[in-house]
Amino acid sequence: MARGKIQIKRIENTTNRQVTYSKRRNGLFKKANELTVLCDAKVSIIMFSSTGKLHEYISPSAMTKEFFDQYQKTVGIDLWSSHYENMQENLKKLRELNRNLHREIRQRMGDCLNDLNMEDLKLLEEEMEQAVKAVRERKYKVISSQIGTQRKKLNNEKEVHKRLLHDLDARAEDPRYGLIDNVGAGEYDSVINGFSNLGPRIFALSLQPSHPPNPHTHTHSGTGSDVTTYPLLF
Amino acid sequence: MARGKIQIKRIENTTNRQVTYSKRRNGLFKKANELTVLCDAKVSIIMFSSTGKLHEYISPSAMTKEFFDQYQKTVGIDLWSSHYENMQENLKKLRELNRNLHREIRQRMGDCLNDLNMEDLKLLEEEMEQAVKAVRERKYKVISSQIGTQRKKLNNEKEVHKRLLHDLDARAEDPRYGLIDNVGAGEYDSVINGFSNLGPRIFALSLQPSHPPNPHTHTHSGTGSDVTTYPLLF
DNA sequence: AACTATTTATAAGA
DNA sequence: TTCTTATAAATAGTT
Repeated sequence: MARGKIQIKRIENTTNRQVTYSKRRNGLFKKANELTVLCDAKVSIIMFSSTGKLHEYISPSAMTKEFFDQYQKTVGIDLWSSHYENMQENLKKLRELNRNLHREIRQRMGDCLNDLNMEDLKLLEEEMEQAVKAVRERKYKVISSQIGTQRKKLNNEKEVHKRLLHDLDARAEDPRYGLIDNVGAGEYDSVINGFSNLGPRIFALSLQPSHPPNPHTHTHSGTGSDVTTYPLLF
Repeated sequence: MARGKIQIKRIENTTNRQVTYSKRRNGLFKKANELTVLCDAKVSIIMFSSTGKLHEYISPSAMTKEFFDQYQKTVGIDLWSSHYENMQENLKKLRELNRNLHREIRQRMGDCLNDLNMEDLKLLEEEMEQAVKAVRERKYKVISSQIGTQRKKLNNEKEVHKRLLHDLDARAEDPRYGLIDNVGAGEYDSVINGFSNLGPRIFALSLQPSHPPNPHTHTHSGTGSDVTTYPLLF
């Protein structure tokens, strides 16, 4: 606007563009400030240069948060306030739900029963007895399944054992292996027998600690204490 | 800036102020647009007049939402975004917590036991048996307390009854009431006797439906179905 | 909203 | 970046 008129179109020379950006930015902010003072208005200017640098002007009378609030209130189509309120609503519901779930668990653990009347108590007792029954059944099912697996394993081992013995006998009759066979057979047999004797005991022990299916679940790690160690958000 | 210099201070004349606001607003927006085009910048201007009217300029390259995102990202001190992220974090935690609580309840109800291994099942069974015991104890406590209350009530009634009879006898001996006394006494006595006979039966019936303490709790309304009717937010 | 005298903004150069 | 300055643009007061 001086020393020659210019076309309003992108300045291609980078340096020139940045200089102009700087100058005009100051001009814009000055005008904005004048407007603020003269007309008692609230003005917010936020701008990014082509290089991504941020500059802003906020009129003294417009603190950012309330300004945005007023903006959203006026525009109606809140930028995210609907989202925000949704979230808050969700949070509230979840908290309430959590409270209830938590109380229910406690009741099912035998605590906090004072809030329940006779009818509730009766229902709860019936339900829990049903549930205990279900748990017990499930337990037996798991046990019997594990027993079945173990039995199969055992049979398999026996089969292998038998075959090995058979092979050994065959080799014993073969004169090529005659010399060392007796020693070897004796050693092997004692090992097998030792194993066979330990078999049932190993089986009995391994019932408890080994459960290959579902290694990822650890809900009931310590006498139900996991319930109380949940961070209480309500 | 024309036809005389002006002081940059609030224009007191309302009409003048609004005219100036309008003119200068257009000027500002025009400058902003020029800046946008010339310097390839993103500009957002939001302003409220002294009368509360909103006007805004958003440069074509700056859509509002992403613009704010960039703004918040650059400023660092997010106006709300920290709060927002907090909320999201909270929501996530609550959802996770809810999932766990929900699963635990289902397990305590005898469902979803497939995820549990033997050890878990054993612990759960023990816990639940303890809990059932607690529930049962609580139930008996409530029952006996109700029985006690009823017994007191009954004794009270008997006391009243006795006193009334006594009064009646006294009146019967009083010649002033002689004429109607016998009739009255007979009627009253039959009523009392009728009541006394009904007494135990009423007591037995009223055990179930009446429980004045804690009328606000209705956790177990229908065989535990309340658990599944919770809105599932996860 | 249009006019215009004047002020202000600023492009180009330093 | 800042200063200078010729000149374009904005606008206060008026119509």
